[in-house]
Amino acid sequence: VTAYPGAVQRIRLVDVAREAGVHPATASRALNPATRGEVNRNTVRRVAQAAQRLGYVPNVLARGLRTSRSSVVALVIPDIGNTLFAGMVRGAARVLTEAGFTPVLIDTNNDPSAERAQVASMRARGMDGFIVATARWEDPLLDELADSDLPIVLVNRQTQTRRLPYIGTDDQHGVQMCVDHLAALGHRRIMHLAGPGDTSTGRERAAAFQQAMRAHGLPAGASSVTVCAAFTEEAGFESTRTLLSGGQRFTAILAGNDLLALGAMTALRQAGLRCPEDVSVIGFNDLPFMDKLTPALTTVRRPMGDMGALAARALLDWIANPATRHTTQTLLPVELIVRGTTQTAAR
Amino acid sequence: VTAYPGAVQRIRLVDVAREAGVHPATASRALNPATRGEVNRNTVRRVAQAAQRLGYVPNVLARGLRTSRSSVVALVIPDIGNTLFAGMVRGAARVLTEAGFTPVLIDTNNDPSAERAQVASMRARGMDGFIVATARWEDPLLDELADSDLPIVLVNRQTQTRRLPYIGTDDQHGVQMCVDHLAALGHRRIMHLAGPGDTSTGRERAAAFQQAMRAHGLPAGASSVTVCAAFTEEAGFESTRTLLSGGQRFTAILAGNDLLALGAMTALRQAGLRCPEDVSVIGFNDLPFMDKLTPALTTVRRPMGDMGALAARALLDWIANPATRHTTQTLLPVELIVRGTTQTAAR
DNA sequence: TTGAAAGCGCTAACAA
DNA sequence: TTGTTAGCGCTTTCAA
Repeated sequence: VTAYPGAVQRIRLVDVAREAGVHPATASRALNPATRGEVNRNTVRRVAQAAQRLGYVPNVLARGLRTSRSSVVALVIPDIGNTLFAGMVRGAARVLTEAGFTPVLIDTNNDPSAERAQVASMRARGMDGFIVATARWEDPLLDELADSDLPIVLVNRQTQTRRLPYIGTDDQHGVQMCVDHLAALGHRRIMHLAGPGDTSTGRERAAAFQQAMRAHGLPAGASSVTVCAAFTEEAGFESTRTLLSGGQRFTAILAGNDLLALGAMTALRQAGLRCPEDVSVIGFNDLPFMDKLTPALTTVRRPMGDMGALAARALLDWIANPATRHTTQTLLPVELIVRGTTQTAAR
Repeated sequence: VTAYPGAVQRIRLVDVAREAGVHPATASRALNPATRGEVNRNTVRRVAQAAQRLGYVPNVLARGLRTSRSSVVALVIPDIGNTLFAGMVRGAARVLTEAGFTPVLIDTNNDPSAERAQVASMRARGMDGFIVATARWEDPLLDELADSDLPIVLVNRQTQTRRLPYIGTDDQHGVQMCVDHLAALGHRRIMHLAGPGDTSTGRERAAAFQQAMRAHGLPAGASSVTVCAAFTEEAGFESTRTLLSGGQRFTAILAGNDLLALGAMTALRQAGLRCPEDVSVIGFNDLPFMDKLTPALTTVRRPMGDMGALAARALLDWIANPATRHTTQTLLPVELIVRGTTQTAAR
């Protein structure tokens, strides 16, 4: 009855207990850091040695069934192919693994309905918590989940209701540095290509842009902000083309992210405008290879790996202390990386 | 219907059975597609309705403990931050999720010892199988695992022993197209920056290079192949600098991957050589943004998403049919993308 | 400090 | 076709 085909493991707690000459319950207590104190020091040592000698690895399924904890955490990502999120996943996975947790990957492909289905299925799998990078500004799913006491940490994107802990970056300061930089170069007519309005990153950068422009006494009306359909190159291209064909006059573009900036640069080139001589461009995120473009992209660097790592720590903290309220909002500092796409304003 | 407060789940199989007026075992059989045939059609319907009404979601841990199957698959990746692997993960995750499997992410950070520890821990978690992108040419861990009958599929990289199923790309053909292309442009002295010798991708592209060169009657001796320490920009930079300072004369570089190519281009620039006027350069993989460089990189495009998806299918096939032998080697076609870094040979 | 016993929720052999 | 029974391997009362 012991050996069933495809057995995951062979050494069980009973085996360790027998080897150490104790009852399985005692072995369990000796091996569990939380209950180790209740066991005689000598016994602990004997059990530990036996476990070591036999190469015992606990069956996490059995433990999970008993404790209703799985030590598994789900990472909900809109698109793992996007290097932005890949860096975040990396940081989170490292911290989780080191803490003995297993990171499960959910790639929602930017589809909210797929997301709902997958999150439900992950709940059934007994996830101990979720790290969510897909938050929308209005997000019914996350509002529901916030009502349960399931540990969830948002990363990169925030919801309007702010009911869950959030790890992001100080984008307002990032945007402000961009506007300061452009203003110092003599730019006055600056356009903002905003990310979509259903993301906090889109909305907050746009708001920060208008605020920073006003602080410089520069025009910050509705006509200076174009909301793009998505955070993609295509959207940046289309929006910029519309701007240009609408006869808008400007000497600089502050894009909501690097991809929008890339699209904008293509549109400018097609319109016969040079970057940075005719129009300066700034991106956001500093994706890999942005320094390799010609001209290299001026952009705001965000510590994606750190964000992921911090989100993982916040989640582990929640899991370890379920009783306390968890709603901390953490913003990491960003850095303006000045490269070749910005220069003194054309007159 | 979906919302169960707090706990991961509350409706158990017993509840469904009671609601349907049958024994739990019968409910189990009725709900399991594999055993449904043994149950009266009417009973099946009653049970299904009860399950639906109660919002029953099976406890996967309990099932896994009993069946020693978890429907979880581990993806072993050297570095999820590398877009190359991100694409692969994406393809695999999609297929696995659609099949009701959960993809767990293991980022080994290119560290074999970390890999061994993590794989062991994943085995304890009862993974149903592994998709491994970290294979080394000589890989004791994988040889061990090949002896167990744990389902494992290799992707992107192969081991020398070829004992496990493998999904890769036809890199030999890719390299041949590169050499053909360069030869047609009049290049005769072509250097190959090979990837590290402990990877199949490094070795096989190097071998293919020498073979293709000979087929063209071009020099293919040891001095025309430089083995780089890693698949990184830095390694490509260093190797190219060494080549140049060693007085090697060449008009083209075929790099083992895009990063090596990027490093090579930096070294050329620093040495006062222009690309492509003085030296043509070709990469491998066609990472995102390689088309945005100036000049844009000529490279070989590999269908990473398809590779991941195919690997997932092969693994699911193995899991579904454990008895049959699984050692299929599948190579997907590649495509030469000619851009700006290659042109007629300088004389 | 240790042992005995129960049971987490499920499935599979066996019996009816 | 359905029910009975017995665990999967672990943790955790409770008792000693």
